[in-house]
This record gives sequence, C-alpha cells and structure tokens, in this order.
Amino acid sequence: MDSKLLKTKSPEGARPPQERAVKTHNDLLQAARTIFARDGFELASVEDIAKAAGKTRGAFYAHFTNKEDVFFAIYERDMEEKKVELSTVIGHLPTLEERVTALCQYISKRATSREATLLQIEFKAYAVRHPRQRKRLAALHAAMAQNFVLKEITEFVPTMEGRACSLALTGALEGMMLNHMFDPEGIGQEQFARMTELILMDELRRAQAAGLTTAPKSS
Amino acid sequence: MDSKLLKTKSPEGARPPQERAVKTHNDLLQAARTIFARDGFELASVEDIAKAAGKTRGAFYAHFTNKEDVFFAIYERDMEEKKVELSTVIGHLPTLEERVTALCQYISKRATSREATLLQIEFKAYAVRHPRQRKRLAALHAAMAQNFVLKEITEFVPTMEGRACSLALTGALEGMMLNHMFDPEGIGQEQFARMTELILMDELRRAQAAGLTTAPKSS
Amino acid sequence: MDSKLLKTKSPEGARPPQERAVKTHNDLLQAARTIFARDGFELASVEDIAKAAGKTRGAFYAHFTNKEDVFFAIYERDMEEKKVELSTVIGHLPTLEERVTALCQYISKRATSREATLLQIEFKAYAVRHPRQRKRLAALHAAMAQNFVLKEITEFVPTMEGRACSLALTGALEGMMLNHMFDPEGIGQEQFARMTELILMDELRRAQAAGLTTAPKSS
Amino acid sequence: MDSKLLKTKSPEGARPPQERAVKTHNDLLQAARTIFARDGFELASVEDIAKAAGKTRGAFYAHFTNKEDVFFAIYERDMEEKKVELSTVIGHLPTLEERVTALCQYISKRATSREATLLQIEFKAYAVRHPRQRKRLAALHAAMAQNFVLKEITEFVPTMEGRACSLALTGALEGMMLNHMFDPEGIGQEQFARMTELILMDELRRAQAAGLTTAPKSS
DNA sequence: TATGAATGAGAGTTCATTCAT
DNA sequence: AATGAATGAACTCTCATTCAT
Repeated sequence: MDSKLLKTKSPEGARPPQERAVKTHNDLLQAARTIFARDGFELASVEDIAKAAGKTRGAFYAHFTNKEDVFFAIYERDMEEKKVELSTVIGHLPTLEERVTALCQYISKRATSREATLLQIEFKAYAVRHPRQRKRLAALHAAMAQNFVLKEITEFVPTMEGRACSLALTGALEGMMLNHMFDPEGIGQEQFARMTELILMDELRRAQAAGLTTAPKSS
Repeated sequence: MDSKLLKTKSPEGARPPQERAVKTHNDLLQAARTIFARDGFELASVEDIAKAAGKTRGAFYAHFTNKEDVFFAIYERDMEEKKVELSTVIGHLPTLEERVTALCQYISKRATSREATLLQIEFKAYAVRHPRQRKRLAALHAAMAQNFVLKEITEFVPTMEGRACSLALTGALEGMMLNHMFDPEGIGQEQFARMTELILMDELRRAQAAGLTTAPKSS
Repeated sequence: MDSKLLKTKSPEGARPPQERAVKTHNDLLQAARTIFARDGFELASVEDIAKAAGKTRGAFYAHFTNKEDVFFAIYERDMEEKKVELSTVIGHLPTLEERVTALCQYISKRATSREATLLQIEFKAYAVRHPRQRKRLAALHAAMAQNFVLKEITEFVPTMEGRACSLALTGALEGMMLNHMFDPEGIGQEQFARMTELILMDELRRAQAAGLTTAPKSS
Repeated sequence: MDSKLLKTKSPEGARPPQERAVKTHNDLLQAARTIFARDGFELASVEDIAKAAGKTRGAFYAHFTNKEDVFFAIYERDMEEKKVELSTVIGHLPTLEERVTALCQYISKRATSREATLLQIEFKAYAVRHPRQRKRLAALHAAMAQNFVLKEITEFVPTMEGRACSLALTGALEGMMLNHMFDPEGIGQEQFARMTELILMDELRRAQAAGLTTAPKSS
C-alpha cells in the first residue's frame, strides 16, 4: 500500500546496499515529480519516470507498487517537507507582523513554482475524480486535514480559521498561478502578492475584531 | 480546425438531416462536457463520450476530428455562452454597486459548479502542457484575451484592470473550488463569497483612489 | 456482381438522366483508376475515389456494389480498350516486320505508363492473393486468358506462342517498369526498347526456325 | 531507424535473455515475411504477424517500432543474404561460362519463389508510392544501388552494365513470375529460363563486342 | 440518382504491469 | 535490487458499408 520503502534508517544487515536503494528511491521520486508535473498523471508513463531517474521500469516496480503509488508518495513527502520548512521559516519570529510577512513571502514563493502548482492541481483533481480509492485516499485526506500546509501557522496565529484559510489561500494562489501560466501576460507577480496580502490581512482584521490574542503558543 | 459542421445555410433540399446532425452535434458536445469533467481529458475515452450521447464512436468522428477537437469546442462554446449570460445579467443594471453585487453572485454561482470548475482547470492545465498546438491554441488564447469572461464587465466598470482582474478572480475561485471539492469540510461557500468580495472591492477601492469615473459606458 | 451499369445505350425512358448517370459512372471509373494507381487497392478509400470524381460516397455505391467492383470494372474496361487499340494500330499493316515494329512501339508506350503499370501489378497481385473470390475472378481470369492484350497479335503473327509470349513480354516489361520507378537512374528507356526487341525477335526466330508462315489471317 | 535490438555485445550477466530475444526477433521477422507475402503490406495485420510467430502484438512492438519497420527489416536482411549466397555460389567459379550458367540457375530459382517475388514487388510498389519516407528509404535505396543483388556479379563479369542489367533482369523475372502466378497455365518455367538466358547472353554479346576482358577481378 | 448521417468492425499503437532471471 | 522480455487491455482513429430521405 505504502510506497515500498519509507523509513529504513539502516535497520538490518549491510548498509551500502541500503543506501544505494535509498538513493534510487529518491531519484525515482524526484523524477516522478518532474514527469508528473510535465505530463500530468494519466499521460505520464512509468517508462519516462524510470528513464528520467536513469533506471528501468523494473527498478521502478521494485520501489513502488503502482503509478498511483509514487504519485501519492510525492504528495506525502511534500507535505512533510512543507511542515519542516514552515517551522524553520516562521517558528522563531516573535511578532505577528513579522510572521505574516514571512508567511506571505514563503507562500508566494511556493505558489510561483510551476512544478509545485501543477503537481498540487494534478493531485487534487485526481483525488476529486477517484473517490473510490478511499483506502489510501482517506489516509492522505486525513493527513491533509490535520497536517496541511498552514496547520503550523495556526499554531502561531491561532485566530485564523486555520484549515479554511489555508485551503482558501493556497487554492486561490494555485488557481491564479494556473491562469498565469495559461495567460502569462494577463496576470503576473504583483497580483499574487496583492492577493496573498488581501487574504491574510482580512484574516488578521477579523481576528483583531474578535479581540483575540496573537501571542504564539509555547512550542 | 474548427469542429466540423459549420455551414448552417441549409444547402439544398432536405432540412431534417441537417437538424438531426445539429442535435447529434450538441448531444455529443454535452456528453463530452460531462465525461471530460468526470474523467479529465486523458482518461476520458471517445467511446464513453459517444455512449453518453447515445451514439457510436463513428458518429463522434463524423462530428469532430479529434478528442482534442471536442475539448476545444466545449471551451469555445462556454466562452460564448458566458459572454451572453453576463450581458444579460449585468448589462441593464444602472449603478455600480448593483453591478458588483450581481457580478459577485454570478461568478460565485458559476465557480460553485463542480463540472464547470473541473473543465476550466482541465483545459488550462492542458493548454499549459501543450505549447506545441499553438495554432488552435493561439486562436483560443486570443479569444481569451479579448472576449474573456469578464471582458464585458470592464465595459461597465472601466476602472478595473479587466483581464488581470478577471484572470485573478476566476483563477482564485477555481482554485478554491478545487480545494473545496478536495476537502469539502475545510472550505465552503462563505469563503467563496468573501473572496469574491475581497477582490472586487479591492479593485473598486483602487479605481476610486485613482479618481476614475464609474459611470457605465453607453451601451 | 457486375458493375451496376454497363451497356445502357439509352434503352428505356428518358435519355438525359441516363446520360448523366453514364457520365458519373465514367467519372467514378476514371477517378478510381487514378486513386488505385496512386494508393493501391487496400489503401485507396472509397471516399477519395468519390471525391476525385466530384461526387460523394453515396454516388459511388449507387454505381458500384463494392470497392472490389470498381477495381475489376477498371480492369475489364482496360482489356476492351486495349483490344480495340491494337486492332487499329496493327491490324492494317501488311508485313510481319512492320507489325513487329508497331507492336514494339505500342507495348513500350503502354509499359512506360506509370499508372497503367501500377494498376496492372496491383490487379495481378490482388488476384494472386484472393483465390477465394473465384466467382468474379474466374470470369475475369477467363477473359484474361482469351482476350488478353496480345491475343489479337497472335491472330496476325500466328507463329508466336500467343498467350505465353504475351504474358512473358508484358510481365517482363511491367517488372522492369516497376524497377525503373523504384530506381529511376538504374534502369531507363533503352532497356525497355532492347528488352522488347529481344523477346519479340527471339519469338520470330523460333517461328521461322519452325518454318511457319507469317501471313496474316483474314480478319 | 533500424529495427530495434542491435547491440549484440552481451551486456552484463545473463545471456539467455538476449538469446531468447534474438530468437523472438527472428521468428517475428520470418513470420512477417510470410504474412506480408500472403496479404501484402496494407492488408497484413500486426496481430497476424505476431500470432504467426507465436507471440503477441506487444512482443512485436518490443522488437519493431512499426509495421513499416519490419517490412524494411525484411528487405535489408534479404539483401544481405543474397549477397552472401551469390558470393558462395558464383565466386569460386573460374570461367565466365560457368558463372553465367550458375547465375542463371540461381536467379531462376529465386525468381521462382512465390514468396520472394511477392515480397519484392510489394516492397518496390510501396517505395514507389511513398516518396515521403525518404529518410529510411534513401538508406535502402542507396544500399540498393550499391549492394544490389547482382552487384557481386559485376565484379566477376565486369563488362555488364551492373545495376542496369541487374534491375532489368530481376524486374523482368519478377514481372513474369507475377504473371505466372496470375495465369499459371499461360506462362511457365521454360519462359523463365529462356528469358534469363536471353538477357544475360545479350549482355555477354555486347561485352565481347566491346572487346572487354572477362577475367574476374582479384577477390 | 444521390446525399449525408451513422454504424461497427478492425487496425496500429501505447503502456501499466508481471515474471523469469 | 534490478533487468529485459513479454503480455494484454485499452485507446484513438479509419473506413467500407448501410439507410433514411
């Protein structure tokens, strides 16, 4: 179910072979990211992914059970990475204003990435269209709901309606980015910045109106 | 280039065959809309589309040259329909405020359509990924730039940065809608309304700041 | 079985409609000749044939039952035409030498026609590969055997082993012509002339060795 | 460009897989020969070819990129084989007469093969009809011009106009063979022999008339 | 006689996946 | 862990042919 190899911090036997395997695994994952972003899930071929990682299809199937498997694995890893990055970037900032600013920058940067945006949209569209695979999807969906990008943020800016705001903001930015790629002259960077600010500021306003404290929690 | 069947000048003799063909054409178009929204472009099969229209693959290819062909045909028709609808809905309203309100409602309604949203995203993602087919794409793109959804609006609210605002707003809403479908409990209707308002109000504010008249043009 | 319309010299009722039909028939036949020569039997499409005649597929099927049907119809008509032509060209010549010379010229000319050659080869290859359709094929085959191109010649030069020589000569020339089209610089016109002469002269030699008269029959 | 599977340098480890693939490749090639001769290029189906080789369509496409690809591959292999055979059969003969005799026999034998003849005609007709694919065709054509069937012969009988004679002779024989298959009673073996002799003898005569030496080259 | 819509079988081709090694 | 051969299902698209008009 899970991608066949996840946290194997050299548990049993020889190390070198393991490390080699880990590298292959990562290479495939990275290659998949590129190919999926380029071609979309359906059009992407396992062969292309393997080739992009300098491996063969056989190697691919030694590491992942499925095309779907890598697809989800990418998503999972992205989630984790984002969490770590956000903690690093935002966690140490003392005042709310600084945090909001940093957050704006971080989100804008991510949302400006062609690859990241296409992948996000691809994944969500896929999820929307395949309600059947509830098994793995449910897991992901739950992980989503709880660990989603900005969850960390709500720990620092508790007044925001966390998940909702997060989904709204990332959704809006992804949608705008898609339109930007589609019609580059029509919509550009400034729109992103303005939009991000608009939304976050609105949240802040509402928070303050509600008289909420903005002091960060312990953590 | 265009989806086949164009000359509606009822050539000579029998009309019925023509009308029958027109109906089939429309049926196929509608079926394609449904199937593409359900499965996405790549996964959608011509057979499914034909079947959904109660026809065979052969009939499909008598009306469209390609799977791509219907895909674009849907887009074109949607554009036209939107233009007409918007003129009808907004055109007669006298004051700016009314227009903005009506516009918010219209956009929110459209953006809430699962089918419409998935199709829009699918189309744009396709366009982004296939820069080669510039021939037909260029035409669509141009049509976009000039006739795009909200173009009509800028005629009435001339202060708005037309295309940019349009792309920003629809993009944002589509992105939010996608996230809503992906995580229905996380983000709901109110977010849409708030977002639409935020963006349009921001535009208005900027327009007024620039001291621009908001009186509608003649038409 | 037969092509649906053959010798309708205005038999019953109105003439104009008939004549129009005859014209369409001939147009289709001529178009088919062109298309079959260009594309070969299998690749040739009924649509292309109809289009080349300025008609629709429907018209085609009003005149011929089959793709095969036109194919054979072409062959039949060609046979007839050749017979007539040969009689005209050769029949009135008094001496053997003149006839042989005239024959050489006629054959060389025909064998040099790209269209004629490709059609001949196509037809024979088809016949060779479809022994099943003995019904119509048998008829054609018989017509072949008796009316074949040079049959007329054997009436004038009775010493030749008629059919055999005819088949040998036309076969050889067709084969050479094919190679010429395939590798134009490798084999050219002179080879045709020389070859024709070689074969016919050889026949003559054998005839004279056998002490046969060469005086033409009555006719 | 070439039919896949070229590097026979037994990469690393297992040989069996390679050998198995080579066998499959050859089986498919042989099957294709049979099917193409039976049905012609257009009518021949990849499925039939694969089935005739006891494989599936998938296996076919693992070995050849195209239907066209096998088609050409057959031709190429035939060319090579002929060259080798001719060298073996004729190369060691000391006098011109012996060579001519041996050559007559060899050619007559080959030209009498139904399969070989149909394939040759099919290939040439295909080439004549598809001037577009000049890429691969050019290569073949060049190979033709230089390595063609009888090229070896001209090394031994240098007076002959090599390519021209070769094309004339093989063309003539193929054409005759086609007519023979088409009308078996009309033209038979003796004609082949006579024709071969006629042509070769004519060449010899011309060579001697030109006072050319007929001593074989070194080789 | 001729049109135009539609059918349906079948073709070439791709590709996720499996399996022996 | 990885290869390479092979499978088989699915897909897009073409086309001879039929049928109502």
